[in-house]
Amino acid sequence: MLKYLEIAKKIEEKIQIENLPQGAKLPSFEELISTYQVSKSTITKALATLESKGSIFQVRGSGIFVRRKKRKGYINLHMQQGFTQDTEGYKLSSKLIWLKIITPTDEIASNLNCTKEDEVYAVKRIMYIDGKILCLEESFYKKSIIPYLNNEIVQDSIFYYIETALGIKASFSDKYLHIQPLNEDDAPYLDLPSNSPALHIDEVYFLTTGEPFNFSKIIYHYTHSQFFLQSN
Amino acid sequence: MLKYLEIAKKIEEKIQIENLPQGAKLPSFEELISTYQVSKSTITKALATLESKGSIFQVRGSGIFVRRKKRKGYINLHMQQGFTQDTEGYKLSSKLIWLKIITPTDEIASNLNCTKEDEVYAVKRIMYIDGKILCLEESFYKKSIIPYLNNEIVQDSIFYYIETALGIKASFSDKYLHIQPLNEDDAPYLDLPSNSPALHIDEVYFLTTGEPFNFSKIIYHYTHSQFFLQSN
DNA sequence: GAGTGGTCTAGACCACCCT
DNA sequence: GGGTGGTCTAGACCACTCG
Repeated sequence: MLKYLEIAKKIEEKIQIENLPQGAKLPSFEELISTYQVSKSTITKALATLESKGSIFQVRGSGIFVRRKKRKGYINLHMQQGFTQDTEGYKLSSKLIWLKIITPTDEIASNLNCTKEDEVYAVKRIMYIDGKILCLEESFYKKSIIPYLNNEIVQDSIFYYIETALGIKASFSDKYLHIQPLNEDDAPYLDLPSNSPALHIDEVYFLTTGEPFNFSKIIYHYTHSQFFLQSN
Repeated sequence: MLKYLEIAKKIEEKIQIENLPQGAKLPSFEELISTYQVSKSTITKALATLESKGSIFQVRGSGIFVRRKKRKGYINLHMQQGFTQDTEGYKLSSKLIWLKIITPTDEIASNLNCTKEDEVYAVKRIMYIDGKILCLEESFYKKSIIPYLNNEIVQDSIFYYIETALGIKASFSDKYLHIQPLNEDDAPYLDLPSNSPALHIDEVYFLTTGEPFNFSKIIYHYTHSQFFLQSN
């Protein structure tokens, strides 16, 4: 494992284990260098990683400090799709509505940057968080990249399967948010009256090569979902 | 100005001016080093900056490539509050509803991490984007940090005033999103029927020292606002 | 195997905070 | 002025892609 990630992980664990509060001062660069026996740049990189994750903040001339999220029960908007990460103590599960192979609509073809002749896997699922309905997800995977899916795989985390079984990793993503009342088709899936408010998120995931392989349209249950986002 | 920011800016301008498409290949490290006459680490840092902004993506063993946002008319969720940045060609303006000094409610005190004896400026505004109602904003500033505000300042970008006149810069922020139907009090301000769907964002802005100085409750007009977010 | 990005080092020097 | 984080360098070596 890379040194800087190793160190980042250790510092994060220290914060977790010692339950350090917001604003707690962490060891200085010099101390970290001698603790971990690495160069200053490696420490710099480890801390930059933690800073961009929102775990710490650095103040020039002063020190390195713990940054904590104030509110509980909010879903990190940066979190990768699916339920790979249940770090926050959520229990995520899903119910499959259907899985099929289709030829893409214009919308899908445009987002996956493919032609209407390419085949795509289409998955529709209801996702649950701690047993409550979280969202309705319609997700499309390029078959040329993800050659095989079945009901069993799709019941669990699709991204986990893709990464472990296929060795394919999402490298970056675009997310588009808008608000819209629930229509009559979708409302029953979320067990809400139609015209309830709903957050719609379109997501596109890309390979390291910049090729999109997944496009998802997700509709969130408005009373069971809330989100947070930390910026620098 | 810092070298790595200078270089990042130049590369971004090059993308803009030459209107390079998604996936266009940029010069290699070696070329960039000789073009800008700096060390490899400086190039690395410049590119890391651009990558985290979503302007490029890097592929090991292959090259550096342009990343473009596909959809237009979406507001960057990472964008700092207010209308400091109208880079995307939006025209932003505001109408003041009131400006006053208050003692904080529990909610405000908790988010600003202050006591109920501390005074805060409270500003309520309607924000417009290209002449259409964008959102209703209620914003609270610690008077101990922002000692003076008046109607004129508040009509424009408050953050711009704070930065230029006071030399105070926001260093990081927390944002909390949830969906809720509009209540009867807020609906008229957005010129929408009550119970319309609405995105509510609570924002807290921090100084470099980690002290919060601003807390805002923002309610977005659901047909006039949509957002995007790029992750890595 | 050539080309290209990523990690890591050791050390110089700068910018800022605090007392 | 002492302590602390931030920038920058020159160079070694590693990991990945692609023809």
